[in-house]
Amino acid sequence: MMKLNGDFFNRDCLEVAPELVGKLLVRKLDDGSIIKIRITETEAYRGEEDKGCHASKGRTQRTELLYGESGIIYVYLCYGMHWLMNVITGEKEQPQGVLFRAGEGRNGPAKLTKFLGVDKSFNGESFINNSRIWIEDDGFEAKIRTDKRVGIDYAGEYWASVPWRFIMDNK
DNA sequence: TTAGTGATATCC
DNA sequence: GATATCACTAAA
Repeated sequence: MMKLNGDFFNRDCLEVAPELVGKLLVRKLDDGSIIKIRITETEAYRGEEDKGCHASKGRTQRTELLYGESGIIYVYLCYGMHWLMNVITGEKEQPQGVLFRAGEGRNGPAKLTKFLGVDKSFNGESFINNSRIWIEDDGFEAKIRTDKRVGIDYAGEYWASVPWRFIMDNK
């Protein structure tokens, strides 16, 4: 059992995203109880040229975190009621990250954050050396299949069809 | 298939 | 200041 460190996140999101699948997302609640959930689906968002990435429209207050250090949690409110959780990857000044799209038994990115009690107070926190939330590797080896990303039709046909979605496919 | 929801970005 | 947009979900 090993917590993921900064070296894990400080790589290209296309390397980090598939490796996050099968890892354990651990959340320690305020009352001390611990929730562990296996990550079953991620998506990579990579750079300003990726029209699906929030940073594609340039650097703003909201996307500032994407340009920052890897291992940082980026929480985004979608449609006024759903929190989506991402982790920043790669070098500084490179806007890229990985969206946690689903966990075991928790299909749907907003269900995942709701279950874990994640909200905007986690925005800007780190997965590294954090006592509320972190990621563990328990040695589980996930079979991965890739697919095109969903929910970003607005990004155009090309960016909506790149196979940057990583899904656990264990039998 | 559709409504609901609110932060963000963009346009006055 | 206003409005258009949006990495979704639940209910039907």
